[in-house]
Amino acid sequence: MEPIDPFRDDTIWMTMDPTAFPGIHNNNVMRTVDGPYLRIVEQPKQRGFRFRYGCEGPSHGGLPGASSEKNRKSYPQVKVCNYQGAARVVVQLVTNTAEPHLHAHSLVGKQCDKGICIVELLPKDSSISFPNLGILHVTKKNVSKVLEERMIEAYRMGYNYGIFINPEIDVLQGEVRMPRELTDAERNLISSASIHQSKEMDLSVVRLMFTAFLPDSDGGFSRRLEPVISDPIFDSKAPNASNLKIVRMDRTAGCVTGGEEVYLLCDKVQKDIHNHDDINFAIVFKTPKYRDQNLQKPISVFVQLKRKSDNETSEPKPFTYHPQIIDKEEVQRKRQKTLPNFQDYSGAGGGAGGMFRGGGGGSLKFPPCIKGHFFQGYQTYNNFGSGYNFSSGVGGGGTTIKHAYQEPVEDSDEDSDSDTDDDPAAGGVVRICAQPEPVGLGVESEDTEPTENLELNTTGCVLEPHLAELAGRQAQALFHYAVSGDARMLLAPQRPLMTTQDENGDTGLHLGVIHSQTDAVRNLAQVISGLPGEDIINMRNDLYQTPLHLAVLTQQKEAVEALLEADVDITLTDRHGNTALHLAAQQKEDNMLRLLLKYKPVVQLTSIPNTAGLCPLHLAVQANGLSCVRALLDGGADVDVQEITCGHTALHLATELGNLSLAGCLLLEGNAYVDSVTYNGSTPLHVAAGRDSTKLCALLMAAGADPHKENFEPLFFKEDELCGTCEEEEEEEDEGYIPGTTPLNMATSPEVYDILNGEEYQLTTTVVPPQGDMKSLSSDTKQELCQALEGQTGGWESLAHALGLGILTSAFRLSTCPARKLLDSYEVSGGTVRELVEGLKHVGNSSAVSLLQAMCKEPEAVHTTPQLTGPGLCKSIQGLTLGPHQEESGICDSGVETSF
DNA sequence: CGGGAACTCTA
DNA sequence: TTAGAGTTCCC
Repeated sequence: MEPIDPFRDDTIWMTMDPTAFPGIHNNNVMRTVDGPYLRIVEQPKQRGFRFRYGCEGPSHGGLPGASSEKNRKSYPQVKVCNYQGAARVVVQLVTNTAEPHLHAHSLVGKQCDKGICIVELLPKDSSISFPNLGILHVTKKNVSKVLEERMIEAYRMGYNYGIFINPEIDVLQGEVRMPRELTDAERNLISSASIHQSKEMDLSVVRLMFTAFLPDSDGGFSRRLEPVISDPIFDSKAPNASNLKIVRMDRTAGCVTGGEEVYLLCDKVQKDIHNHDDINFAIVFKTPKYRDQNLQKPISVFVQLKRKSDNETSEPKPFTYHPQIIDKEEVQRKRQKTLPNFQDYSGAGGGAGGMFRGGGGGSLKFPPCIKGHFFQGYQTYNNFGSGYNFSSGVGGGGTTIKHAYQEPVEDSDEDSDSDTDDDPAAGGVVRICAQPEPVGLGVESEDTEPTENLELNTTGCVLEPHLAELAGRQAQALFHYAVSGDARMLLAPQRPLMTTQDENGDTGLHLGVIHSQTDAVRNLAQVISGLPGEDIINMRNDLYQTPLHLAVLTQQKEAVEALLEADVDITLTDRHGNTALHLAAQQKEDNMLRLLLKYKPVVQLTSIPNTAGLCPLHLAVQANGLSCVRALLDGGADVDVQEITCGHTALHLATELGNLSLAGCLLLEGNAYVDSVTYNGSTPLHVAAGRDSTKLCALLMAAGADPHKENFEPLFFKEDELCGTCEEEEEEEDEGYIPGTTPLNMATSPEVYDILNGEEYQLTTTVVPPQGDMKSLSSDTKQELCQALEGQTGGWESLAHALGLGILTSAFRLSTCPARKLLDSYEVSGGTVRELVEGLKHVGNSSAVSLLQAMCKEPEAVHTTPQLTGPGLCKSIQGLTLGPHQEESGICDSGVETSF
């Protein structure tokens, strides 16, 4: 016995549930492998092949193999295993049904006749490929006629094994030496079978059935092997040939109030373009209002594409509706709330802990109110209705409940959709989801009935009022315990109480944090972390906030520490997908961030995106938090991490925001990769050039950015009718090659253009006139000053400190002439001779002092143009020139050339 | 080959 | 009757 070949298609299928894979027929069961058997070596390509009508004539190319490629074509192929010798292989088209039937379509091509293909396998070969199979599409009115002929022929020739015609016919599957003649009874059976089967036949899909016949002792091919059936082949011309698939959504969460635009990128697996089996469609729609505007906690729903014609649906993608409350306000509100009197409720028992809120478990009334339009390439389609419906359902109790959906709205022209899309609630397009009325609930099974009843409750909430109050009081009672005494002693046995949540889902621990009761928090955290079982310390409130989130939001260092010590789960996210680290990254101060980052495991969170696709570093950049950016970089965050939606790095974002200091910080301190690319192939320099920012361009160029880097935006269109004049430029390009756009292409102003061409950016002349008068010193004087400084041990270093440039000493030290470097930096930073003299006096370098006083008689006279630079630039350049914490130094000017 | 016009069917 | 979906045919 040979070992079983794990790659045999039929051995693998053994483990599958055939009902779960409708395309797989139970023929494909494992068989013993010691005799000869037929095996499909290469499956046919399932999509992208078009069935042809007779009137279209022959020669439209053969059915390709699954792995066929443009330059390396392959074809369906079968192999007779465990056998050497001649064989005959018969290929028939069968239906894609559990019980395969003969298909009315015909196989056409080289060795095809009467709709089937018969090939002789030469004794020297063991496998055989079918390079020229066409599928002839029977016309609808001929289906039963053709099918009947096909059945008769199959029966005559003994090729009716494995295809189900009629039980009485099917038993007559013997080996056939000579074509069988049919009795009238048999003809009648076949006739009615063909009429019956033709009614059910799906003309847009077929499978290939291969049957091999080995020669018997008389040389006739009568030893039939078990047939094998291929994967289904879908007619690419059939209107429903496309796969519905949501490839990407630009957002996966939104507010219950709806009206937020969502872009869906959809696969349409139908055509074969450049070896990719897909075309991307974009569908834009606005989220409908959720039926319950008072939603208390996030609820998960699903987005899916649904095609009206055949009810085909895509895989559902999750989407989260969250309540419309702002965190800060919420905390504020809770703080203001008066606390109940503990004594009143202390005896209220603790049995009923847990979640009372049950609205989320039910099904969803998702108003059928989607409208939108398609893009494909540059065309806009408004015939939303002709293609897809948008639908949604929600998982509840293990079943997905789908809804009946309103007919899609169709716009009369593409300009009108802005009016109609705008405000669902206000006139015009009212049918966009204004009604709380559930429409056509497709609730099928009886077990959803209780949920149904609950849903009739207009608040969507199954919480019984008095129970809610009770729960709230328990949580607060616990909080009181914790505040007023040593919770460790009191609370250990009170486990149910600990899990109790108030009407906002807050536990006692949440409340402790909200009310800044650090000791209570510490006590509770200690108790709770000591308890086995339930994860009380990580319990989320209705906003999905853990106590840690609240502690970070309210900037309570001690509470955060206490919680971290109690080993909370730092990976938990709030309803926006933010971990506590994300929240800390958005704060003005970096202390929360640094505190969190001290805990090693937290560092891993730095590359986790929230639901908006942003990592902590991106959030810090967006919040213009230089100190937070530094904290993250110091903490080991990946400076080049990309956000999810477009692939921007922090440097892209900083550039986009025009934030020179952040960009400088990322480059200089974070050592960010200057030419990182977005999904679009754009570098930060593309962004800077696009927004016409001289400073950012100069910065990025100085950091080594490539001004010739092409992104994926075509620079022009080939048949450019819009612009007849600009063709000659790229005339000599290769056929079909369209270059991408470079930063240089994007430059609009001459300044930016020059900078990108490598011209020095003259900060001092164009933007930052020197404040100081160091320029008045001759180079000889400077030279002598340097010598005076070098002569004194530690001279220049002390001076650097005296001049507020101490932070740069280590950088200067790298230079061959640190003193010179110091003086240069001091000059460009706007230092004055007078202050230099003061500094020299301070460090006691009398020779240098006298030197300066001798050489420079009238320091006051040389006053420079005091057109001060804007504070933004000033600050940004600081970011470039100096290391962290230079804010204190008060230095404020350029020095760009020293930094790169 | 693939696009699409023309024709047919059906709700 | 008609629009849209599906089918067939033409280039």
